[in-house]
Amino acid sequence: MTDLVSSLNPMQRAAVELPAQNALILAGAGSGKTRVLTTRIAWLIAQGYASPYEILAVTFTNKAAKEMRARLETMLTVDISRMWVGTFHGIAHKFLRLHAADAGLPKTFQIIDQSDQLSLIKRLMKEANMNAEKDDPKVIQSMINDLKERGLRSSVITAQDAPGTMAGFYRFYEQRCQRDGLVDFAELLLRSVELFENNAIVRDHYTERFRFILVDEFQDTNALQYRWIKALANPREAKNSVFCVGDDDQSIYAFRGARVGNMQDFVKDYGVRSIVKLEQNYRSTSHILDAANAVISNNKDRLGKNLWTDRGAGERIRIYEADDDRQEARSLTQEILIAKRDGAKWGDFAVLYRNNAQSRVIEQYLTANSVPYRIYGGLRFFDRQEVKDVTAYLRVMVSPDDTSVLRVINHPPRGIGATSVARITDAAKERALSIWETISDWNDPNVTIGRVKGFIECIEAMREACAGMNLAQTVRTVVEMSGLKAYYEAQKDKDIRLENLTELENAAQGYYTENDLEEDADAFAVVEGGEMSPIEGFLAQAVLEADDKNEGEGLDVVQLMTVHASKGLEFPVVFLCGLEQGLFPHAPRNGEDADKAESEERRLMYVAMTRAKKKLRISWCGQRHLWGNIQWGEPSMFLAEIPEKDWVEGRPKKSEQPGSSLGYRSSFSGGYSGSGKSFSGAKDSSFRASPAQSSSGWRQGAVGKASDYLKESGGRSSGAHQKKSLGASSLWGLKPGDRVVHKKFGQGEILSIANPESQDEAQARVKFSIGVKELLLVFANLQKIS
DNA sequence: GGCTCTTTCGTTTTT
DNA sequence: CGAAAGAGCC
Repeated sequence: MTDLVSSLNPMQRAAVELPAQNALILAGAGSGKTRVLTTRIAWLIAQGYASPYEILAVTFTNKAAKEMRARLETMLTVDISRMWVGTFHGIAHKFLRLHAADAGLPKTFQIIDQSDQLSLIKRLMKEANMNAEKDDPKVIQSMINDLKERGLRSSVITAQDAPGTMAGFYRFYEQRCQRDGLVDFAELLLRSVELFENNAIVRDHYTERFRFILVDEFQDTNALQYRWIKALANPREAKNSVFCVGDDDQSIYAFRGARVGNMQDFVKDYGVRSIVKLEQNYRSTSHILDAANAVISNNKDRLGKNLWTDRGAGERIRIYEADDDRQEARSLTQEILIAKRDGAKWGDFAVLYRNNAQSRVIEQYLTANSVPYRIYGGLRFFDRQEVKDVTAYLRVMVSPDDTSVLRVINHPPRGIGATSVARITDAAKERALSIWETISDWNDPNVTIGRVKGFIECIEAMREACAGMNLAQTVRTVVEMSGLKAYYEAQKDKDIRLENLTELENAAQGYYTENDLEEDADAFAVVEGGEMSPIEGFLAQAVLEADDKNEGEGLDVVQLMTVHASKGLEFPVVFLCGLEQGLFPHAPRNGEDADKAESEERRLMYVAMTRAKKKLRISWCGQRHLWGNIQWGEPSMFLAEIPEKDWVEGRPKKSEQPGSSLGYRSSFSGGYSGSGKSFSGAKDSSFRASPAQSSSGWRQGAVGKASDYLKESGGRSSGAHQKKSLGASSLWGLKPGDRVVHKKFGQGEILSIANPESQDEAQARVKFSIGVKELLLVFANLQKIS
């Protein structure tokens, strides 16, 4: 199987061919990390060192797990369909399903996601007469999750771990989850750790089985996940080889519990002798890499890595100071349009920003100029109301927990109003029963008994009807019998709702097919091996694999996302926006360790920069619209950390000669005439936030009107040299009040023209029947009509 | 039960 | 400023 490794570089090959021992692979951005991980597995199998049965591969996201499996399938002829490749949570879930009784869980336990957990907490807080004003449910939620991540049960916490009413509430929450068979994300991990720690037979079985454990994105593991690994692979027993791949420089999730320190701990705890560094980068050109290396070198306590490439210097990074966020948006829109005109694809571009709010202005400009784009992250399919409704019904059918019952008891409306529900919950509390138990034995004359009975009968009828049905049929039946279909048909937004319900049926069909269930499989029947009925499996998948983010991944559209969301992706051209002190790096909260926060922000910067393959454009704004005000910003400290040799100032240079054909590359290659490199002075103090400033790094100012702004000529970095000898009227011939025709938007009227004297920046506000659009005249191709 | 008004809050987020 | 959640009203 030499062909498996022959195309690897020496370090990759060294990693893949390590003997069976604990190892840490430091894999830099774009260094072929996934390739090494999958080739390692394939190599172990091909060499006969391991059978697929003996391998456990753990990732963070479902996407990574899927990709790994897909790649393995192309590399190997052995059947790996039963190999354990999955996320921490997915695999923990599998353990718990297989050993529910040993883990102290009911067979039909259900997983709840973050938002389910939050609404449960809110409801329990009401039940415990806690006021949401004094105790923020979100704070309580994160405290509970934090305690679980530290492995602490309510029975063992101290007053310091849980101040005030916290300890009591945590206990209440635990009890209620236990009673209703609910398992939150942290619980999946903690339960399986406890299962292994308390049950030697189960633990030994898996410890001996999984001789090779491989962990991806190790820098993102939290304390509990590390403990989980240790529970499976005890370093003292040394029965397993743990192969961890990660990059401490790309650890950007400390805020949600990730512990980079796990990498050093792993080396120590597992006596790791083999640390392999993958530093050859196959993604970016060297100006980009050198700059990223230089920035990250300002962090302390790194394991130490320096990316290099043999792909040549490439183009310098361009750093652009925009007057404000609108100009930033306009500028990148313009560059995209010009590049597209010159042959680039929409999909070549990614726009990255620190926070989601920044996307708005950018979207406005892209939309106004008909640039197709897609925003990563947003409402996920299984988070949609109508989809949650159906899954709640399915849950009630399988195991009627309070949350699900309360969600659907009067939805669609069946005359069980707030008052009745309050009586029911009160009675349940009084009798210490679940809602379902309470209503199953209901005798309060103040609540219309027929309606409650009707609900129970509806659920029972659905159970009966679905017995013997497969999953997709079951979903369809539930959608109809619950009344959800009729209900949503009557809604004004029925099209999307019904479409989503159909989509859910398709998902059920897909699950059914994917899991190769027999044609006549009953959705309620337990599936051999998985110990889960198709419904339970489907529900678990809905919670654990809710990401439909890869949907539309291959689309040829501009990609907009936060820097966090960009991790692991790459793009030919990257626009990195909003490099202002206080925004990126984000100003630390008070109470937060400022140095730690800065280091994490710098890693985030490193991640952002290393997404770019060929062109990296960084911009910052002197002014930014924030919460209805204008804020003055200063350039991010990270800009001053980029070596002078690797960047150039400026933004897309307009065509010098109107009408000449513009090579994409040549049109942007230079800086601006007469503009010196102002960042060369940034290394001392001039670009750092001044001490007098507020901690956020922002100063507030008066509100300005955008329309005023747009009328100004190009802004300082474009400046005087943009002035053409031709006046506005002779350049475009258009003025406010003119009637024009646009290819897509039809007839319209010019409201105003911004930058009329500029060839490339002249922009018209035009009122079309579909609304007002801002169009760059170079591209809009407006035809004047009389 | 659903609409509208008011209040609140504002970093990043997978499972 | 604008989204979202909660309260209050019909």
